[in-house]
Amino acid sequence: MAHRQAQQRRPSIHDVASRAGVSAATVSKVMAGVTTVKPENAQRVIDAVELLGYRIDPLASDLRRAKRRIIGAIMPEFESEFFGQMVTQLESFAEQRGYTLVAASSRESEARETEILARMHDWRVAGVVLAPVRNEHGPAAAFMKANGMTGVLIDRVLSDDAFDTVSADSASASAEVARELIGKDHRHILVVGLSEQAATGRARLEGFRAAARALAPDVRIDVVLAEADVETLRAQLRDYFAKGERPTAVYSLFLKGTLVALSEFRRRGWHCPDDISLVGFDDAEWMQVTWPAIAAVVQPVRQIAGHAMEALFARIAGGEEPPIARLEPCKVLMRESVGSPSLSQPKPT
Amino acid sequence: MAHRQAQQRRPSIHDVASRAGVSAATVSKVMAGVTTVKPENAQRVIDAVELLGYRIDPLASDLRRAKRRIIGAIMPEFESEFFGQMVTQLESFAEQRGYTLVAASSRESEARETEILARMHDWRVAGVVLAPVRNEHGPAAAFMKANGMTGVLIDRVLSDDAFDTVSADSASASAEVARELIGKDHRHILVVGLSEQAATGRARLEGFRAAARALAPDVRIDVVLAEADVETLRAQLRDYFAKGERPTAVYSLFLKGTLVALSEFRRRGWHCPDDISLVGFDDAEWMQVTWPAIAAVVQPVRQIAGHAMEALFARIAGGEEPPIARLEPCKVLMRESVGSPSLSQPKPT
DNA sequence: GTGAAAGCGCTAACAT
DNA sequence: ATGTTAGCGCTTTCAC
Repeated sequence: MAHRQAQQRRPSIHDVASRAGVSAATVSKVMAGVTTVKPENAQRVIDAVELLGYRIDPLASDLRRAKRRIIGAIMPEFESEFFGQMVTQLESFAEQRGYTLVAASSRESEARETEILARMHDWRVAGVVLAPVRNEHGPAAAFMKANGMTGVLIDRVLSDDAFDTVSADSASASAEVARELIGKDHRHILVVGLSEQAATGRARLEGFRAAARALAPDVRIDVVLAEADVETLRAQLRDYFAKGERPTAVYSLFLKGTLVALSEFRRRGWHCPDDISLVGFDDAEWMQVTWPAIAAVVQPVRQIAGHAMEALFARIAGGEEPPIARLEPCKVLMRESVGSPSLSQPKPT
Repeated sequence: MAHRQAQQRRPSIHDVASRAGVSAATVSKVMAGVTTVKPENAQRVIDAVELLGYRIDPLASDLRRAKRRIIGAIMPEFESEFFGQMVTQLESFAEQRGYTLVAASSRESEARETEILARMHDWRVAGVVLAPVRNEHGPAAAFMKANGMTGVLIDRVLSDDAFDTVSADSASASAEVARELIGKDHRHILVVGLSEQAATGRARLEGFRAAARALAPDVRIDVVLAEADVETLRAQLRDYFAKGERPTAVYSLFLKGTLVALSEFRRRGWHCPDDISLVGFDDAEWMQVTWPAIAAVVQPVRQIAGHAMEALFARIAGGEEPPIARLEPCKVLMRESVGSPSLSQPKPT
């Protein structure tokens, strides 16, 4: 180990060069692992590097190389487990390839999303993994297109004509939820979600509806969708129950909806699964710890991140195939929050 | 708006200069807002910038300026609400000052923590906000010291002789929890946490213990601390209850401990607050939604982030005062998970 | 095998 | 008020 004091200026490649008695170009070659350097000189360089504690300045290096080894990641938020895990995974895949991940939060704002994207473009990132606030047809994707940026879209997307997309297979997972609920004799089910604008939300709803109706044509499916605002959803849900509606199960299409549903159940003194069943899209650590444990659709974060990065690096390497839309299979974890209405309560007529 | 196509090379300052018929230096001045440029030329520059869609390359700019407008943030994880909120806040404070935040996860590994720090040093970040895996005396802080980096330590720290520190006032919050529990007639309380190594863990435990004993000298406080591993804690907790121990309340010193406690209660069929009361350090969104809602100590994330950034920028600006250790007051939210043993169960002898 | 020279995109002195 | 020059720290021809 080199012993160095606190200091202002770090040793540059020239410092190493003069200590080793060679030119900066040679040092550069040694650092890059070029084999055509005379072993003796290489060793002198290595020693000088060690002695001075020299490390390449990645930014200066990238400046010269024209393509920067930085990947940008834009998430709608950092506060949820899902996106937290996503960033962790993306970071780790980026590092495996010698890139640095720079993550930013659009805080659910499309305006901010585009600003951040512009900043990433200024940074000349090699590529961007964008989890759009709404879907693939937002201003951010348009910006990327217009500026010839290379990127991959994830999460709230289904497919795009310019970029590869990777997301959870919402429709299949929802169909499986439908099979489970129908199989447990639920015939009046409420689906809650955000506005139908999001393509994935629609896929979840339709996947559920189609499967449920195929299995039980007599099933009644109510839908409460709110416009992009959780508090609105809460109000609408309250209204819905206030009208006397009494579904035997609720399927929430997104995490916060599950929280809202739970809290509305609580407000009314209903317990799962005896009074009502609950399944949510998106898992969270606490869901298996509460009583009852909450049934959930688990998104394959690692696979999404992995395939997104794979696709991105293929594009960075110059791949020119038409965009691919990937759907990763989810797991449906049936937990205690789902019961059978025939067992626990008088069947509603 | 400028209309540009997808393209390989973005316009550089020289492109703007030649279009505007001035030198690059003049363009640079206009971009920097220097007022000594002839208005007519300034306008020509502005027009050219608009036309070409020119934007400064921040990395090239920083390279020349010697000090980079990048702040590094190192968190132990991204998956929890707390650190997610922290990153969001830090990002926003950094942007307010024209800096970009580059966040990285040490994934609870001290080795990785130091590696990341070294990478941030390579990047010549202006400063680092470090939430250390263990505490202020780890290898990361030592690395920062040895390399003369400027930084601020947050979260799992109490004070340091080289860096400013900002964290939640664990001891006071725990004392308040003690007052609440003692006031509700709890006289046998179990405290669960991770190894006493973490200074903040110790502060939480001691703050609790001291306050509880001062109010009720006869109180029995059991402590189950595990060595940095949540599964170990689970096993120890299981053993503890298996021995027949029957505290009336549990105080968890950290979030995952609260989850573990809850799941162990479930395993034994105990419900809060009738069978046992529960308070946890660290709040989470789900805690107010489950039944019962879980009482929690809420950390002032925004204040911690804000003061950390304030301190950091003061140091970046050259402040040389001795390090300051800040403690931010928490809020204790008593929710339904806390009851009174005298009301709900035979008092244990 | 190696180094001199050029230059990535920018800014800061210093002339003018 | 402006342009010229000289780099920031690095990599990359391209002669030698």
